[in-house]
Amino acid sequence: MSVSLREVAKAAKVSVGTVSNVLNRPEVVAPETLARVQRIIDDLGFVPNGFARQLRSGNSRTLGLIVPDVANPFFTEVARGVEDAASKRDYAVFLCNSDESASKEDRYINVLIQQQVRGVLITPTDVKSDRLDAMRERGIAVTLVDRELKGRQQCSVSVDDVHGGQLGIEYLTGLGHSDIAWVCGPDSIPQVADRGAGVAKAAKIAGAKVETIRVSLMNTPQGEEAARKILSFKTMPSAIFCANDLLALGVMRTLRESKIRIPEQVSILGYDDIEFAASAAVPLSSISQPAYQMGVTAADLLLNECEERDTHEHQQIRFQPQLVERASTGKH
Amino acid sequence: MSVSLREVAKAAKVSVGTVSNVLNRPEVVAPETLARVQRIIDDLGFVPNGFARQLRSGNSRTLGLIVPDVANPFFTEVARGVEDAASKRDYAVFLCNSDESASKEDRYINVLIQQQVRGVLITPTDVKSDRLDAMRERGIAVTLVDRELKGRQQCSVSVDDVHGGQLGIEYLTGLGHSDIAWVCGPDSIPQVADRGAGVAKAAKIAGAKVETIRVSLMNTPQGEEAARKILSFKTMPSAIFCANDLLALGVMRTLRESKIRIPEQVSILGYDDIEFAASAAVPLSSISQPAYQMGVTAADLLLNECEERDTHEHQQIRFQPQLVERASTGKH
DNA sequence: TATTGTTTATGAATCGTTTCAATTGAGGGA
DNA sequence: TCCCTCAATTGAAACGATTCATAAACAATA
Repeated sequence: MSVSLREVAKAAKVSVGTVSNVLNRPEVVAPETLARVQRIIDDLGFVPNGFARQLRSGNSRTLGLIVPDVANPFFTEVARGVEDAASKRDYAVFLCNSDESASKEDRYINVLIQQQVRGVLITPTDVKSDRLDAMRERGIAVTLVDRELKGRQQCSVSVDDVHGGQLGIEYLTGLGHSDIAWVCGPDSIPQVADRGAGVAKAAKIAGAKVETIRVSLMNTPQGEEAARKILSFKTMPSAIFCANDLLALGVMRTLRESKIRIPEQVSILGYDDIEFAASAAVPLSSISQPAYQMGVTAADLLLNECEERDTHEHQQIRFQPQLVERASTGKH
Repeated sequence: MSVSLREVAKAAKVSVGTVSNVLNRPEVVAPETLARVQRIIDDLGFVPNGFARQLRSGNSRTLGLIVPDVANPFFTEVARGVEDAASKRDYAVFLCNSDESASKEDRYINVLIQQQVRGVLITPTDVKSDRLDAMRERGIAVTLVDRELKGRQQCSVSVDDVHGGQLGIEYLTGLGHSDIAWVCGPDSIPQVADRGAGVAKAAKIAGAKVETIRVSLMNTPQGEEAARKILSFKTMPSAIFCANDLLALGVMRTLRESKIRIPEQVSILGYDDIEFAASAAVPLSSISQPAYQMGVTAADLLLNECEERDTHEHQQIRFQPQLVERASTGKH
């Protein structure tokens, strides 16, 4: 079916070793031999069998990236960063969607081990990390994305989520809001827990009341669900802080259907600052994270670990979130 | 580093062949041997090396999916469909982003060949198909997504783009618009060409004037760019039809910044009906395509071709687009 | 007892590369 | 002419699995 190196060697009347050298160490091959073999390779349309190659050499040029939700623009933005950084260094990226499910995550980790990826970038769905250790034991480098695990010897790129939560509440209380709803997913998601901790901390300092509305997934339909819950309250909060923009867009959609004016009656603050936040019905104020930059940084860290294993030093890089003020939030 | 089958064999005091049988044909192994070997496999944390496995057996359980833009929710929706269908049949998916660039596409095709994927789902950036033929010659099944190539022996899942273009113009002229702007990317993108053909056809029938504004990429910033061009016209069109929703959202954003009222002054119609269309500043009317369903269907076709190569018959499945009416379009 | 069949286990060959020790041959110096 | 170097090339071993022809052990039948 496929042309093998052996066939190329025969056609070029050289040994397999020479063809291999043409591919991997062209400098040791005589120029004219090089040219001749190159031509035959092109003529025959030979593409080396990656499996065989890496079975022998022991390492591939592929990375895995496991995200909890590909449909979330925040993560596609991270993915773009990872991909750009990786392809610059001639690596390809396996993009996997864990869908916030630990079992899907496990399944993909297994696939990636089988595919013998060189390294894995992951936003783990929960704290248990034996799966990650299993990869490391196999010599697969692991870098955490949008997540930091303290006291661990590994690289990570994260954003200060506690600070992000604080930032949001400080901003809202600064606008005069003292009755705030915090819409978020389950606490098992570390980002949610951290942002929630920041929210609680800042609320305590400011003396504001914060009601937590917890939904199962962090997407738009669940945001609509949350909004319906809020609409059923005896007294509506004057501001809603959502743990990500998809939730916020869902909340906004449902509130607007109920003719609630934003921000006059309710302020809405999102998190992530995805591209669509600015195009929303009411342009969404949000806590911004440098998604693309995080992807690039994480990939660079990971590749550094892969390629300079001995001199590599684990780093925890932490970005700071920023408030982006738009029309969905106002004074109370 | 990693535990090999040979080590398992030694620990279990059986031959490598037996361990292999435990993995692949457990029914031929005596129950107690099976149990013993299984336990050792678990104890040692053995995961078979996928490369070696497939080097020998000749086929992997991975697919490739090449999309022109991962940041476009239409394609992430397709990707979700592909992934769900694939994981149901225990395949993993390599998601690749060609970024609308033929060279990146080529590079990824090469990577996928190297990784020896079983099949590839692709939305090719342009018509030249020798790369696709190259894959087929290597025994890699190829299915076209959101794209149909007539007179070719291959599977495809597409939407009737000519009809979609017509549908949009018929709807707009039906609302009384006779001066319409058609905002689109380069004609080298087949979807653009087809939708444009439908637009031209319907405009001719209805006797409407259509001005084409062409941009280089089909994303939000380019939509803003297009809107600036339109704002510089002597006479503004009364309706703008965009070749996808990202363009439409960009157009909408810029027009609103210029205090143009939508749909009173200008109607805007998008294409794809991505999830955010409904949450837009003015909820966006759009031509809807069954993205998730397309992904599922495409993956099923491809896997059918992979697994039943001899009985497989190529199919061209074509979905019909539908108009979704929201607030961004109105009578003229 | 001899023959045949059935079940289970074996281990060498194989897939397509890379690697590396060994070989070849050309050129230079004595 | 002989010896030495050095660059270029060779070819066999190895990577870790699967496959398959064969063997071993035992039971059933003639």
